[in-house]
Amino acid sequence: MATNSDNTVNKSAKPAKYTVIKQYICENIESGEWPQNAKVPSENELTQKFDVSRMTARRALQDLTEQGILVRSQGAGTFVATFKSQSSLLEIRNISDEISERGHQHKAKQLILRSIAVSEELAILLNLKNNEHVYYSEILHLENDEAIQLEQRYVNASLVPEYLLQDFTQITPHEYLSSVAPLTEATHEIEAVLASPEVCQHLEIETNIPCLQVKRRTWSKQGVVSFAILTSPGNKYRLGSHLVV
Amino acid sequence: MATNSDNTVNKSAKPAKYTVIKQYICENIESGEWPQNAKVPSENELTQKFDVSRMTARRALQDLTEQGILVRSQGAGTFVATFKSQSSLLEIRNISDEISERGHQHKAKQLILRSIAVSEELAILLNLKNNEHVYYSEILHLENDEAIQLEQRYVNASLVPEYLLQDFTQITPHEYLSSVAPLTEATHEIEAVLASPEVCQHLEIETNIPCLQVKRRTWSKQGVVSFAILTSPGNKYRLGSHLVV
DNA sequence: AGGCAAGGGTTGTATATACAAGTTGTGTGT
DNA sequence: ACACACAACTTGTATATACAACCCTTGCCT
Repeated sequence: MATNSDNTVNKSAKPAKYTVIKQYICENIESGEWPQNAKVPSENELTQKFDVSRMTARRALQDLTEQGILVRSQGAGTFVATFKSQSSLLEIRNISDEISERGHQHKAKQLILRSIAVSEELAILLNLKNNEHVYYSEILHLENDEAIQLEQRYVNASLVPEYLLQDFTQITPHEYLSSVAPLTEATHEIEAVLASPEVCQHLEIETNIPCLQVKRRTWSKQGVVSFAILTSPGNKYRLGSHLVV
Repeated sequence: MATNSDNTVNKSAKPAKYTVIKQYICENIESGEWPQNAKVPSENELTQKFDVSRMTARRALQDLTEQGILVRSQGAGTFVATFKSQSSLLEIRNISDEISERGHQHKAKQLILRSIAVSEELAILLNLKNNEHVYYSEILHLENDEAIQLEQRYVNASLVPEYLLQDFTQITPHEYLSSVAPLTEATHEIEAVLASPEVCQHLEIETNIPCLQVKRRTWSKQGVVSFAILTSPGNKYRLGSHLVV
């Protein structure tokens, strides 16, 4: 599982040819070899270099163009886009996917995982009725060993009783919740804040750095499954602080 | 000698075949003929119906899939996406609606409105090709006479020529643009930042206050209509900083 | 009845080819 | 020196074909 970017468990299953080309291009851009506005090899050049048909080379360029990484101009050529004009919309993005999509390594550090007392506020947020329990977890997400997001998550224990038994260094809470209670919708509130000293310490930032704070309630058919507070320092979480919706 | 037969310059230049198929599919979905989760004609069926090659039919389906309108499953077929993944879940809210919804008074102060030179970055953001013009406006939004958001907006002048003549104390740019060029989609980048001194001055805040900055590109059928930077201090724009998606 | 294998249908990947349409640079003629 | 025509190159659209991977139903066998 060296370079297989996809999390699919295909043993050796060779990647599609066009993904190889895409990877080649992305690496050259990331390394700075091809700066912004630089001309990218033409379809014909890629065709020769990788010994594929033009349509295959074309697909690689097309895909990256749709991702906003390249810009194409009929007659002129293909160029590195000057702006992260990420277009991807919708869907609740998983931070680990996001990180691996930009070719980086995602790690998670589980700080806390326990059952907690239910406050009034929580009861409202999670639509609790009786004396249902709530689990609380804190997970620190690392991109190439740099802390980029602190996730504080409250979970309705009656809907997801196994939550306490999970190990969130292997699977993100979001992935786990999706597997046990398919999400039907989510509501977000997004705010710019100065994080608390404790949170800043986890994120290894100064206390005067603005952070993007996303409060997310996720729903399944059974009701509100969890409430999460995601805090990302604006100066670190490069593309992703950039919550692209 | 550009082949001027009696066919005069075909301004109407017949659309590409795959766009015709896309339109056909979209119409059926919009009319409710094909509800959510309904099966869409397979590539082969479209191939026969429109008398095109499979790759052309495929392209139509592929495009709509990338737009989140369809969902494809190898071996099973192509289906109309369910609401969740379809609704570009971030409805573009109008700030004046938001303010009046919480029973407050909205006012707008037009700081700047003029034509500006086109930088390279702008040309890419707005998908400009030739020497099209760009209009620039700055509008300060007030909630009960308190500044809560600075809107800096760049507009593709060739798509919205009348923009310069508007008075944005009476109607917001967003309302105006919606009326002349119905929006089909928008992409957002959201970030937490410290605003520039000039912006802070307009917003009447200290320079160390974290702000929520939304960069929004709005599209109509003609292309990118405008690019806006919306800056709101996190401690003022209570509910609304709260971009609810 | 239950489990399993086979087959047909559907999407995914890939190739080879052709022409259309737009950009850029070269060179010729005036 | 300038304008124009043209060639070379690049991306856009389209077709025809082949095989792989996958889903679902059918039907056979135990």
